[in-house]
Amino acid sequence: MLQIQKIREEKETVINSLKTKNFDATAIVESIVSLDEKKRKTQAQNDEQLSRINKASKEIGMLMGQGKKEEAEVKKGEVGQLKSTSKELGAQLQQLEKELHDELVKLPNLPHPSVPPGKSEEENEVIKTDEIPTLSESALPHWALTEKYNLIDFELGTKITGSGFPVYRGKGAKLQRALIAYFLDYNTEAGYEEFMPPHLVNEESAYGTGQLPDKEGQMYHATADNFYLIPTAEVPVTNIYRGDIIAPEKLPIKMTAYTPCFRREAGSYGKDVRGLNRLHQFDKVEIVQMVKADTSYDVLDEMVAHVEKLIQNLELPYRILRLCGGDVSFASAITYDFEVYSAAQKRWLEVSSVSNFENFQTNRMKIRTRNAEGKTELVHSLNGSSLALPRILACLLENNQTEDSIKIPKVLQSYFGAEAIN
RNA sequence: GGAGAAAUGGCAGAGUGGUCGAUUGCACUUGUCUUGAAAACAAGCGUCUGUAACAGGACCGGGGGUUCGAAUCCCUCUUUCUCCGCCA
Repeated sequence: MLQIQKIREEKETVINSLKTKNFDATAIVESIVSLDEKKRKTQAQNDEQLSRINKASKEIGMLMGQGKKEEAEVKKGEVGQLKSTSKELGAQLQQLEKELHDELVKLPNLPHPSVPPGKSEEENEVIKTDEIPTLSESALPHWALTEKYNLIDFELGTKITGSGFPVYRGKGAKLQRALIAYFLDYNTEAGYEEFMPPHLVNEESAYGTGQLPDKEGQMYHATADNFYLIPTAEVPVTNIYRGDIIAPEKLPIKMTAYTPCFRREAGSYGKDVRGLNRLHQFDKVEIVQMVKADTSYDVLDEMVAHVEKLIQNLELPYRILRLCGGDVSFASAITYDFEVYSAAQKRWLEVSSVSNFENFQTNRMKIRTRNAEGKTELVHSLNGSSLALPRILACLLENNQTEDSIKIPKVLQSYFGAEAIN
């Protein structure tokens, strides 16, 4: 959520900036500015009424104390009028606040100036890329390999739950565990604190990171208790500090968590979703940081480098994209995507997204710290995947396949307990 | 699941209808003293909103109600604790 003060003071900047996200904010901004003005005016009027009531009430108290009952009764009568006016103004104010808020949450975060314009993912800017590796003609896609080596049973998952819920088994299950353990160790060594958060969150948390109200349909909803299954660890982890004022010396706060992620992905079918490409339940290790506002872009660079090194350690061919305005998510100011190359499918697969949300999330969640003068100010939040497992697994299987085995990258061997799957 | 108790500022802990936004202690900040530190003493010390700045307004777990006036009374929800039951 953008700060009302910013919209009020820099109306044109907001509108122009959002053009990069192909978002015409003119009408919403106009409506916000006028609602805000009305709201403040109404509040001033109401405050005036309340002030008089408070004053009169104190006087009544004093009169009663002095035993001047008659005079007190007269005062009471006066307050009645003030009260009905105030009640009306209060109702108006509440309505205006709701309308203002409803408009405010419609505005996406402003893109960073370096975000290139563009309509779709076609126009994302490739800022770094490895050579595309080629495999022999007989190379198999991962869904054939998982079957060949008995690593994942997709049909069994369909039987137990439904499509998009794979069952990892044997070495497939162990490799999954190895990847999670390695990713977490890699992150904690870099100073991230490891968390194991709940996998279901309440409405307030889902709202805090922006999944609600607009992305309701993408989450599984446990209606009996009104809980949502998390689509990413970002939701519970970012909410850890919801509403807090963080002591400046505690910043930056670096957190990492492994969780399964649940996504309904309504309406996705076809070859794009085959095998591990898109699932309803998948595993991911996430990194989240809360930082002082003026350091967030340095931290973003640091996080990008952190994820890059991790992918390098896995010896997978990758590229880094700077997302164009049309592809940057609602809440993000800037996003770098990491993609690894699936040699058998001959396509790039997204495995990580590293974003700076600046104060967009923290304004909504009221996560603050204190500046040098002791005044509260919003912190910046950033997050990134390190990493999403299924597509890493897919590439790892495909790119490392030989005639009769799959080689395990060095860094994973001690976690996996073998040098190859065969 | 049943019975009972509780929820107040960073923490502890007063406050049961009228200058209570809230006594006090600890913690914290600044100053005095000291070569420096500690101790002692003095002052300050919640959040949000609002204003050019004052003023003003809201907030004592959340929501609602009674009243001229509520931290204090009533209703409701949530959470925590104790006891019982069940249980990985």
